[in-house]
Amino acid sequence: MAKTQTRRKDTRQRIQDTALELFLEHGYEKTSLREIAERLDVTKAALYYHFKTKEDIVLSLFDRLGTSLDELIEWAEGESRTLEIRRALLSRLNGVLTDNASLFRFLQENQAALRDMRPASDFRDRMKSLGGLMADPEADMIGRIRSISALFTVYFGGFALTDMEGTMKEKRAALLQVADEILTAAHDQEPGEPA
Amino acid sequence: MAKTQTRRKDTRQRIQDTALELFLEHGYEKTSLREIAERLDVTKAALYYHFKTKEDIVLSLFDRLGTSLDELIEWAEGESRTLEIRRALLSRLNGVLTDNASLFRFLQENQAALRDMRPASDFRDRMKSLGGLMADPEADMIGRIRSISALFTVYFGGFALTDMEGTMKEKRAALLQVADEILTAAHDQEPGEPA
Amino acid sequence: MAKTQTRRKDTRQRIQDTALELFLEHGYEKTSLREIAERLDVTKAALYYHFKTKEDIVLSLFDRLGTSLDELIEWAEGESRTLEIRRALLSRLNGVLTDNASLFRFLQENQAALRDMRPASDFRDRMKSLGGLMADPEADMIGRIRSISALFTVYFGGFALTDMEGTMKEKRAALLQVADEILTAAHDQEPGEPA
Amino acid sequence: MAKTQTRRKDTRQRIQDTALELFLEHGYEKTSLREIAERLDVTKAALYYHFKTKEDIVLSLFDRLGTSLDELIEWAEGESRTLEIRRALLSRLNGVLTDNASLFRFLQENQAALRDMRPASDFRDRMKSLGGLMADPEADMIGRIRSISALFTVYFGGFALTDMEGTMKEKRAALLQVADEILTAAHDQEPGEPA
DNA sequence: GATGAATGAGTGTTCATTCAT
DNA sequence: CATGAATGAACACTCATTCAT
Repeated sequence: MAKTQTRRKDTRQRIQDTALELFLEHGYEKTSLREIAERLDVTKAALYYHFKTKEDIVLSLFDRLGTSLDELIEWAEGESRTLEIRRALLSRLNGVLTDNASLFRFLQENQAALRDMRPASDFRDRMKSLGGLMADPEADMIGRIRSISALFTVYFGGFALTDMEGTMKEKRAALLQVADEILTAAHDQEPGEPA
Repeated sequence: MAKTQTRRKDTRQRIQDTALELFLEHGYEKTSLREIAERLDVTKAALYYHFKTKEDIVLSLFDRLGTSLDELIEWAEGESRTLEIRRALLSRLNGVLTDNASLFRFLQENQAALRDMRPASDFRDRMKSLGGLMADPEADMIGRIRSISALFTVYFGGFALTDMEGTMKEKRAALLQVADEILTAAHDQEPGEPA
Repeated sequence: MAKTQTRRKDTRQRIQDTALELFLEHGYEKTSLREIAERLDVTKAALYYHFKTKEDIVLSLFDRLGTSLDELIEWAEGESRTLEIRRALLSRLNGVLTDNASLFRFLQENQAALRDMRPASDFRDRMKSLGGLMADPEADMIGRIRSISALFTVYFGGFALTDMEGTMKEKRAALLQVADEILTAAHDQEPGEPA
Repeated sequence: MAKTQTRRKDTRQRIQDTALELFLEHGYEKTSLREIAERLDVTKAALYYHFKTKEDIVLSLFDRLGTSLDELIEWAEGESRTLEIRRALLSRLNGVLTDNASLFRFLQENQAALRDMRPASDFRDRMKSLGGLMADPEADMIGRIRSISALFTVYFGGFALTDMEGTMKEKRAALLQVADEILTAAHDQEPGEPA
């Protein structure tokens, strides 16, 4: 006979899931703790047993993601900034984005609300790092913009492709290919000269 | 006879300016009408004389912008979808973005908060229209993604370039050039074949 | 025909009165804003129109009292510290205590709750000043304690006499007389020598 | 065989000590059980193993003190109300106050919070009894106030003398001497006649 | 054009307390 | 002896909004 689980073991995880779910549905500010609690069929006070504040729930959501990005940056910093490496970097970033798609969407759609919270500023720093690692250190403005554009293609592309036909896998692959073209152009041509 | 009104300019306009200012500082949800009123040194009730609701202030902010985008779309729909036209479309879009930079930033940073309001959904529709106008109707997935990528380079580039050296004008021009390259690549190559 | 006063003019004053009333009945911490609002038949939000915080209500209660004590201290500092003056000081203090009896009781009974608030610390400072003004600057320990004892007789006596028979006026006069004796003893005797 | 318990002393006792400590630091109402538990490095639930309620902790603190006061009263009731006895009564009260100084301070600073609890009302009754035992049954109002004043000198003096120079022992002795003077004055003079 | 006074519905948060394990 | 998980009731406070003047 299965446990009639009066006391759940995984409440913390369930709170995180439901919170993200609702944050995506209505936005961070418009999602109240009452709402989260009701959907979980627990009391608000139970949320406070597991998390110190509402903000704390958000912080916890970003814990794993932060680590993934840091590892990516750390890896890239250890490599020389060749075209190959930059391609690989984009590809890996693509992987992280795919794995944490909803978290990125949450971040993207709630920038103002999250601005003063750690995850947001950390994320800005990390994206800046990645931007730096993508760009040829000797590149001119056009060159640097190409790198950023490639990065953005991978990053924001994910949001835009939701209602294009095809599987996510295909679309992600296509994004990566276009980003790759942009980068490659930067190498084939005299820097800064239009084709 | 000149207006004898000592009244400080146009109060309605001042409310709009201050509201946008604060929305950008703290985000839409975290900006209260009390705050707006205090910064303007009027009472909250005065705001209600000029605008029916808080949401109404936002709507009014987007009035002009909506028209600009509609005109742009209307123009593009009247033209054939050649490379020239698409280049021109990007260039004009760039102009609109430059003229309404802070409004776009507000929209971008408060997507979740504005989601259920007219400006946001209208904007989504318009961007979708522009996306459609950019893409060769017979293009394959890669081709369509190239068009979108060019569009995104112009659109999101604006946000990313704030702390790159150079004048805004130079940077905007460079963005446009890169976007142009992406588009052109789509024409120079066998569609879908990497460079 | 009398105004059916839908909008009251004196709400601020009414809030202060009711708040003090309830603070005395149940103590500061156990009195909720809901309770105050209900007794006044207004909403909690109305309280917040008139006072920034719950603490602010308390602060406002002590405004007048603070001034009275400061004036008393200022007066005493301008005089030489003779027996006559000290007697007069006690008498005037007695007056202030009588006029603000309930406020003093509130302070006395809620010391812990008010400890971190301005009125309480200001009050401590003022009582210390009065203590200093009562004591002969050259007095020994016994002498200084006599002065303090006289002060306390007047101060705390008020609380203790509530259920002794006689009118408040008589009792207050008697307190003052005993305080006077204590002070006088300090002058009749060799300082520090028991009678 | 000695107790093998490694358990840190008596947990019940430690709870009492920590509770009183915190009650004095922040006041009764502002001290939460969470705070007490944290300072003791146990869980809140552990407190409930030792005490039925928060109030119960307070009650337990006053257990010993109540007995001491009752013994004092009982002794005094068995004696005739001579000056000698009253002097001795003050002296013994002084002893009890000294031994339980922090408990008295707690009571004094949290009157409103404790008002509806047994210790507070019991304490009021006992002080009233002591007041009665101090006063000459045939004394007039002035006479009775003198007795009370002597009592208060001993009682409240303790709180006021914290920041006077000298050892606590000296100061307590001086307080007692002044209280004695006040009492004696009541005997030397024609009752009710100023010196 | 604008204000002073107020409301109703909500918010995040804290607390003393309970109880199965 | 003690804990982990949870609750129900409350709390101070804020907000967008209304309306008579």
